[in-house]
Amino acid sequence: MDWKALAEYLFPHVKETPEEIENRYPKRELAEGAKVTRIAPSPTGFMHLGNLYGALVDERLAHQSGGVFYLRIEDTDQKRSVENGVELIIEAFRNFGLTPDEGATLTGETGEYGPYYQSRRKEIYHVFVKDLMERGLAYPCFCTEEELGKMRAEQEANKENFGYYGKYAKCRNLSFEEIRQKVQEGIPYVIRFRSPGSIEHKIFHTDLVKGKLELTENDQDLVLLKSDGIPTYHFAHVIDDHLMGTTHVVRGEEWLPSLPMHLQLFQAMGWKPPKYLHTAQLMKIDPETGAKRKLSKRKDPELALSFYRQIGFPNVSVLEYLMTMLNSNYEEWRMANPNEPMQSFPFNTKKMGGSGALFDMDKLMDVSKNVISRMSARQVYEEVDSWAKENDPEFAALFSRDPEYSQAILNIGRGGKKPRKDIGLWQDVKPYMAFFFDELFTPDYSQMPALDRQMIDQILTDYQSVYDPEDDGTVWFNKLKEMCPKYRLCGDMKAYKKDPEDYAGSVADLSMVLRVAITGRAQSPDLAQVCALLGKERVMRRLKQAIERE
RNA sequence: GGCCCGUUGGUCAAGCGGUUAAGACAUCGCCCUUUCACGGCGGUAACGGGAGUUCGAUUCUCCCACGGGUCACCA
Repeated sequence: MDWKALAEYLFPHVKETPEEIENRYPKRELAEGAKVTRIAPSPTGFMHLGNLYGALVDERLAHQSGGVFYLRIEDTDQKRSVENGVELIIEAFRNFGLTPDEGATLTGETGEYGPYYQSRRKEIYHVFVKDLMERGLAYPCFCTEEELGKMRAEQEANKENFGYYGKYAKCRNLSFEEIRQKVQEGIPYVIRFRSPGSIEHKIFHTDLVKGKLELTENDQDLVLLKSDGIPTYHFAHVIDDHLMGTTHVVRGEEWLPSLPMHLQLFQAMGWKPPKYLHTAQLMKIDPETGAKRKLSKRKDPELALSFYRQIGFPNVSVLEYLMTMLNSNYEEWRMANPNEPMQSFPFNTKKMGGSGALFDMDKLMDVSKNVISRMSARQVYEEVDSWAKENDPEFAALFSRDPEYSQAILNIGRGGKKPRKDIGLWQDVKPYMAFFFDELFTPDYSQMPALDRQMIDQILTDYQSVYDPEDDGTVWFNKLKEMCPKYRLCGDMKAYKKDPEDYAGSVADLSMVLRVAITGRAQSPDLAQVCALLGKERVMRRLKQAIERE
């Protein structure tokens, strides 16, 4: 077989040589140890937690080492591509502060190693395919989907390995004449790699996450170019990551089975493969079957990044949670460095776990409450404001009507050593502070303590003449204590607990009466501060309103 | 079915031949406390099974079981 002639016959339009292409992609000039990583998503319409998980590793690896973090769009599958897919990708990463240094952008691309869209690199792939073919390492395959299906059924029946290899690789040894004939008949074909491997051989490889691996050599004649001339992921990965100078490839462990294939391709090309980090999968318990399984795009809406945004998790919370999964010592570091930016954490691939982790919403919530408790009232205000504008415009209007008022509310119990942790989601803010707004004040008087109605009303009446908005917390509470004897309530909790029978109740009941009247519910932040914010007029009105209750 | 990865409490996880087997979340109890939210203290709770190597295995090797992934002209 004259491979050179065949290559020329099938790729007459390819004039460039591999050397010429390589010269267009010079070695990057980076400091020793600098890592080049990339995120290479497909524009399928939405970004999910898995993308972010990997991207976080990519970004940290690159920027922690003074390297480059770039974005390449893997749009080789036009069937699954979505109109504004690229914008969604770029926006999602930007929201999370993972901005690539080069690659695809909203307006085009930046960087010297492009094009960064695989769909724009067709000519490049063809040069290398032609080269492989000239060396007898690639050949056209005319098998139809139907034939392949039949083959698979036969393999299943014979309990043989599936796939296109050995004796099943029917097109492997077609003669030039046969090929020419089929091409002239207009039969579509793909270009396959002629695998020199055998499953009798083992290969050894060290993965940065999984460690030492013993894998079976690849013997599959994988498709390099689809019938439309566009490369498969496998081929594009090898060509692109070589030319673009990627030093570290971070991807999910579902890619592990195709690693031998990729390694074989790198070898055939005469290139040094990058380091690989095959990250563990994010899992969940399937609510229907009760089984642990990989998080799925289709079945699990909580996987979409937009889901977290919608219910109002701060991006930082999601990032911090992912980081705790990525590096288990992150939590420890965070406790020791509560105010450091996440970027100061010494991220280490050695600390990455090798097994799949269940996604834990409770844990995320806890992380988020801590994240938010560390923010200033002003920060929280701004985040809530922008979240609410998008997701709850009605509340947004109330919330932003008086920014100082809202911030003062958010400031209750904020800061200090033991800050309140009421908010984990921006969604939580509305129920938390609703009673501060007359429009949302829907009192539940059934929460009143078990005292006589008459007594409760008396307390509410009396308090109106006692209340002074100028009182500070201590004075405020002392006044409540002083009121107690009149109703046979005990002003001293310790004394009350000793002999509860001697009293009708305690100052706790009295303050609960006021709390329910003023906030409309049994739980609230510090009542004195609440009253101070509500203002005298509103407090008085609510006290009266409570007396008039049904 | 073949190939591959994994298996420490409910969850995430330290551990890398000798430990009372960390810590976090969740859960339970107590304390603090005018409610709640914090905070403090404490409890329940784990090395999948079997061989082997070793004076000694959670840690090393093998087998099995279970879980997961993968076997496309999708990535």
